[in-house]
Amino acid sequence: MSPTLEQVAALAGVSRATVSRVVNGSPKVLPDTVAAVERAIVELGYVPNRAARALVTRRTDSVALVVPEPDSRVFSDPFFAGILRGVSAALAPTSSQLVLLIEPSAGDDQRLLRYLRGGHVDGAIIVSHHGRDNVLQELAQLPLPIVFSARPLGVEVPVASVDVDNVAGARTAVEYLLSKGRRKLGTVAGPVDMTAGIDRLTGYQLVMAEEGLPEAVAYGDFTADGGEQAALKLFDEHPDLDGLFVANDLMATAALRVISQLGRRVPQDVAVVGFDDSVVATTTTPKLTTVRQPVVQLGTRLAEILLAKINGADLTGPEIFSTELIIRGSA
Amino acid sequence: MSPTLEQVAALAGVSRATVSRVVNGSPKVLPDTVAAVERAIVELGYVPNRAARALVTRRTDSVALVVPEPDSRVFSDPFFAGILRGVSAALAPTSSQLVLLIEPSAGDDQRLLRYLRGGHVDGAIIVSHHGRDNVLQELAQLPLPIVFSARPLGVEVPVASVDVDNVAGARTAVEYLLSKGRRKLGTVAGPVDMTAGIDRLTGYQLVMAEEGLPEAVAYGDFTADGGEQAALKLFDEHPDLDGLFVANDLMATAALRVISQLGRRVPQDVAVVGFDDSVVATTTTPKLTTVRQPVVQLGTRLAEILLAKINGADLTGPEIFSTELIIRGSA
DNA sequence: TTGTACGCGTTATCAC
DNA sequence: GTGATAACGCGTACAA
Repeated sequence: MSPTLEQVAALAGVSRATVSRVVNGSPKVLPDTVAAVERAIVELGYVPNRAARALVTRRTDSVALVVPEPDSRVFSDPFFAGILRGVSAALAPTSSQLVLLIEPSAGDDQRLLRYLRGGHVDGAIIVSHHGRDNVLQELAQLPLPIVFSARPLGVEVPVASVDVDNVAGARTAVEYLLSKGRRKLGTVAGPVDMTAGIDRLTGYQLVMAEEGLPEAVAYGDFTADGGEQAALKLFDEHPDLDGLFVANDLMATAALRVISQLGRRVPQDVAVVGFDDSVVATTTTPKLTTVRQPVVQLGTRLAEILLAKINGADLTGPEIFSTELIIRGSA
Repeated sequence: MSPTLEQVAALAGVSRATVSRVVNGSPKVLPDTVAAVERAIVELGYVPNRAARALVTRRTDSVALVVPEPDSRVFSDPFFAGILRGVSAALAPTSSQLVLLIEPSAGDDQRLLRYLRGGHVDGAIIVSHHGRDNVLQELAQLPLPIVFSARPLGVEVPVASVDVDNVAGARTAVEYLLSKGRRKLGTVAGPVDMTAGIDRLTGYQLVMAEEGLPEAVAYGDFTADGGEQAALKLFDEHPDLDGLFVANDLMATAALRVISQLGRRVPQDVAVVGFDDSVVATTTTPKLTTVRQPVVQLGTRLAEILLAKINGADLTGPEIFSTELIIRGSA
């Protein structure tokens, strides 16, 4: 069994209370006493009992990363991986641990909400891309510090969130295509129940409207297969496209294949720009020109905001990061 | 503040002890009493306090997923994503939560070990691909239920582990190339400090030896860049290769590009087989023929074994899963 | 500055 | 079958 405060106190020749003060860095302990206690701590290999501490402080020193979608796609998503890295990096110097909460099956919302309400964690980061989930609204109203990655669709109450400027990112992509002299621009958009899908389409539409150019849109679901269907449909309806903005890299790889099967060359005949700058962006021929989002940074900020809220800060509203166009071979 | 056992007991007109029995499903409670208590629980929205419970039971109802490598690559690795899905699926019906432990920077081993020794979790799953880490040995000897994903290199004590049969998987790939009439086979191997790197190379070497064929090996580091270097070196030294086994998909995508830049066609001139069946396998042209490993299943089994060990089972030794060849366009 | 004593919410061991 | 009651390890008023 691991040693307790009591044993450390006995060895150091002081009381439990004093040891506790040393452990928690109280300023009013004599240097000599501190030294003695610390020696005892090292000698015994003392580690505070988290449960006992949590019981009295009502802090668990752990935060949750919630993925309220049974949709397994989230994991293979490089976005999620980046968020994870950022969050864990920000938490590292802290005493807080990261608890992963994944909704195993659709409709198991209550279990999740109960857990969060049960005081098992000090706060939660919600990583959800799909809107319309009525869970989001409930999550937002929990009496618990919460931060959303991406502004949650359909949630009316003010919440703290961190996101990338998808509209601006899409604009950059489309404007880049224009700068290359392309005028017949189409887009493979994402699902309209995700902010990323909506906003990136909006960015495209805004530029097209400003330029007085006609739109050409097909919808995919952010998967390779969906992207393929959408690209086929798009080129079927608009065979003369000379530029294409695809709402994410995975669909863009499919578009590349479709274009080549149609006997057209990238980027000579059709220039293609993706979004994400994920691993797949460099596995294609030619490599993808794409819009990079600072995912790790997003995760870091998410954790920082949450920790601040846990410590009483009153932060609400979105915090927006900008994107960067990464130019490779496809456009 | 959330309600306590005491309050539930008061409302139900019974004692704390009885409520506790109901909550924990003790068989010896009168049905009527159970009903009354359950009603009170629902009415109050009672949720057991984890800290208080952990304090007395000495069980935390949480297990750790440990990534003892500051190497950020792990996250973008589809392998990790699959493991995560499997583990969390297996944990879902349980009361156990998943705590993610990531070593923020090299050499911070002590912090990790202290945490694990501190009784904050009931057990741990170690996801480590690199060997040579002296942490692994220490982890293996912790007085805590532990399971390794992949047999830990350099660890002498017997441990529980779950892995895929990398040697057999590589054999399948190479034998498939042979069955296609290819005889000049090369391989882009992974790093020799990872079991996956070593074993996949071994599989290739075994088949070549059996067939009395000469080896052609170049080493990469499982990244696209590393794969490119290795492929260039390999074709420089062996320009006449007609078949290539690459130890992972990411490097295989780079090999595809190199081969095409060399003016040779895939699969007509050079047939290529990868390993992993990750997302990138379908983003290339042609799509990759590759060896799929059941990552989700691996994760599930990892969690199952850990839970069994926590409950007292004495499981040690490796558990091996088999792979499957997925035939696409590259071979 | 340090020690004493109580309470945090549960589970477990007794009696009844 | 059910109810007292003693731990579990720690933080913190309060007293000294």
